[in-house]
Amino acid sequence: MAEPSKLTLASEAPCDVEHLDPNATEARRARLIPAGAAEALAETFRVLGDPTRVRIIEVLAGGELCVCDIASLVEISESAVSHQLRLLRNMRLVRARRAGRQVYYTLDDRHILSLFQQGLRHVTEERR
Amino acid sequence: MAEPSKLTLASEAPCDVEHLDPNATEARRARLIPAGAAEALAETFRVLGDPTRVRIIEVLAGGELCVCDIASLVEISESAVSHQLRLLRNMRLVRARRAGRQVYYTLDDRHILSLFQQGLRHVTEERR
DNA sequence: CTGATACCTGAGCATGTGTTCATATATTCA
DNA sequence: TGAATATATGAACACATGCTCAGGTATCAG
Repeated sequence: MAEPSKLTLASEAPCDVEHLDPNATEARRARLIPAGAAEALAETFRVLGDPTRVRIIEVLAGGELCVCDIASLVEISESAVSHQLRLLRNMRLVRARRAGRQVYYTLDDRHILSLFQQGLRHVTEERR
Repeated sequence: MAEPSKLTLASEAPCDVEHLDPNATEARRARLIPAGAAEALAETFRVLGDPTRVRIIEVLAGGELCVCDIASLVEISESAVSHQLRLLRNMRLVRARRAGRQVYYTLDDRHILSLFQQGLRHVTEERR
């Protein structure tokens, strides 16, 4: 059966020319992060890769808020907020608590907040 | 001409019910990160929000590499790598150096690498 | 020059994403 | 119960994204 992909780079043989080090690429192959880790890492960053979600996380960093307050602060429709909150909920980044008619959301992942803060430092530092 | 958006939530008045603190939302409005910062932050994270780019950054973390080596290590076509490298170049995350026929790429942003590493710690820690 | 190698780039395409709109569910109050 | 409020959800749409494919540029060898 034919291969599904034409990527023949499987074993080695990158270019025909000698590189920095003949077997440097081979040595690097061993030091790659485990399979799936790159995907998980990308997925984590992807959550923060949207301005609306960034803002939601930002306002929630100040503490618990109900949906309409989030919508008001982020200046986006409540429906859009609700959709994003579901995404964040499914990824276990926020937690919901019902209190009467409102539902209050809280950050539920200390990792995301520190990533957020470090990213913020870098962004504000860069545009000096 | 009419407003493009029907978002009337401009001033305040989130819900009709009293919140945790009557003027808490108003107080939070002042502490929001500057306009545009959320966008810049999201854009930064968005770059890391793709497995291919994560892998490219990963292999480049080990030092300078030519395009075909990157393609070989990341196991993706050279064309796809080239496209991603252009993106990373435009965002000033990598730098290119021509040496004969090959072009060697290096990481050109200390921020992205530390974000990458912190994200990696969190991901590997989470799936213990 | 010609050919070969290494990389770049535009077009096209399939897939993913974020929003709106309409509607559904849940809770409270009268 | 019925109306009003707060949130959730599905469908649809516009748009972005990442890849492949087919060429294009740049460099070097002969």
